[in-house]
Amino acid sequence: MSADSREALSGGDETKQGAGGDEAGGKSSLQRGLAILRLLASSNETGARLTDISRALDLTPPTVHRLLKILVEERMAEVDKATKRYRLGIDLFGLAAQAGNPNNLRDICRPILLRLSATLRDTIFLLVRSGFDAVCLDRSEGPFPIRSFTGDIGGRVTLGVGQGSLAIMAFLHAEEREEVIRFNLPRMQGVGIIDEVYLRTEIARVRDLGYASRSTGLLPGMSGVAVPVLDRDGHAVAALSVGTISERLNEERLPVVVDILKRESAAISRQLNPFDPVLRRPAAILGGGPA
Amino acid sequence: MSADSREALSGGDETKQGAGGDEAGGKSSLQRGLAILRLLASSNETGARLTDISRALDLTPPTVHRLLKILVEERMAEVDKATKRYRLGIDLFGLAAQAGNPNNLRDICRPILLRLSATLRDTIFLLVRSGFDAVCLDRSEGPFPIRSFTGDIGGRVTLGVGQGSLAIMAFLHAEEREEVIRFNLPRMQGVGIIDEVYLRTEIARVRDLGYASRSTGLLPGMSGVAVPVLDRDGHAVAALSVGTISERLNEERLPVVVDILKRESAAISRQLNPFDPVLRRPAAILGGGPA
DNA sequence: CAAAAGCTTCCGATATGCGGAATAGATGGG
DNA sequence: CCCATCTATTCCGCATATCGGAAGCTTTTG
Repeated sequence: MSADSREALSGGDETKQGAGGDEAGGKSSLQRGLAILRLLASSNETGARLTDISRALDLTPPTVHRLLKILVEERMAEVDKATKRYRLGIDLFGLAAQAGNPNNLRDICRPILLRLSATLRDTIFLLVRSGFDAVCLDRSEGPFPIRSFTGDIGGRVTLGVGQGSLAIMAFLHAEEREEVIRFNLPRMQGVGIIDEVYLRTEIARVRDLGYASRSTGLLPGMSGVAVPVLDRDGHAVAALSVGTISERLNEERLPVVVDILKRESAAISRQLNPFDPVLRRPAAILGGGPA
Repeated sequence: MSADSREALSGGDETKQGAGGDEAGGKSSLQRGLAILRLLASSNETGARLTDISRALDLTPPTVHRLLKILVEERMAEVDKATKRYRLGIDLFGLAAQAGNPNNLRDICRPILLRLSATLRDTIFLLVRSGFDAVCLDRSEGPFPIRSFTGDIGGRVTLGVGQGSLAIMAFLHAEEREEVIRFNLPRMQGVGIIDEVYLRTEIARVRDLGYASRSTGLLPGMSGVAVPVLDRDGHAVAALSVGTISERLNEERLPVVVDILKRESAAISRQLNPFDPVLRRPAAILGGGPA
């Protein structure tokens, strides 16, 4: 299953090197350390041993050893003393909990995702733009028994591939959209729309309808609908997306789903950039710690 | 409100330096880079400028600049071009989403936390042990209007301070517990139980009752109840904890709350370490990406 | 029990990261 | 409008932290 995921989500690592492969990015120890963290993230089910890392990143064992030692001290990584396997450490939680893109988008959307997944019974994704990719910021799985397990939190898709990213692209600033199209067209080899004219037509259509829905043919039998989440200027800050089997998005049900998505998206927009930028979280009265 | 949080949660940085202060930890650039990330996490509401970081960590601007450049390239940090303020980057999501302590504890507990916060109407915390501290792995806020805003995800408390960590301590291996007591007693200056004999009595009591509940006097008017989450061997892997105002944990309601917590804790235990270690997540059938 | 593979420590050479100083840019006040 | 001040960025020589080979030590494998 992991293989499928990788394929659909474009690896996640090959940002610039393209053909190169799996070198440990740059040469600074900070970069190397982060590369190790990334590797640990990708092998988290099982954990990774020192030599695994050493080989995968093309670093000598002593180097990896020293970096890991630091990472463990800093609690960014952990060792299972018994198996000598390394995994990600607990302090990453503390960081990621604060790493909201525009403010607390994720927190704001969390209850809405839950509502949506309960109502629509399918898995809901929250995507945001990051450079020339869309990133899965959060997701909530619905009870429907056939579920999509690609699109892990943190996973990246090339902007333009998939309904969610189309929804985002359609509501970018015009110049930004041009930039993205220029940059991404060459990257969309095999997946997504590779014909520029067709891509522009699609984007116009999405912009017109206010939602994106079409089987991109990524995986036969699966379809998706997505609506943008707009800021006050009408530009996309994110997208809400549903992925499910095509049968569940037929002519009858699709308009209903779109309608619900649009309503929730509007609810999110209303909470974004509130007029008072200070009190973004609900009013705190008193604190007691984890009791 | 941030000040309160810091006070109650023991800063989060002063691991060994004690009196030292806010130096950027060790001297490796990896450590410095991570220190920057930590700083960004703590100032995420507003973001931090280069000189802020420079001053706070006692690093020269060029150094900070170079490190930040790397972090931004690696998407661990982001710059708001307009305000020149730095915040945490989106790739931390990808890391943290995988950084589950024992496997997917957090994912497993998420729905349970939600249920609990809805049922009990108060904020529920999920705590795990990390070294000599307890760490807030997740939390779910209940609708009750007086809420606790300390205990951010990723926040740390000295093991022994608060009901959640007592619940964990009471169900550790005996040797480990001794080690924790030895190490933590000196750290519990002013907060928590500073008398060893009393601490041991309390722990025994918690072990006996199967839950911890007593106002530690951390914040007047606030109380908490916590139950351990046990693994197959009966040792604590985590704790579920409710924090609320003391009135809501009176003699009448307390047993009810404890009962509910215990039931949910047992439900979690059942899902931990399943006999088949492979299929930890619910069965995936097909993937479609974020559609 | 021997052999192999993995982990850890040591240490010298060198590349890497550091910070002072100078430049460029932004901000605000006179 | 221009100057003063603060901040961000670039440059460069020095020093040091980092690297990796080699060797000891531990664990796994056959």
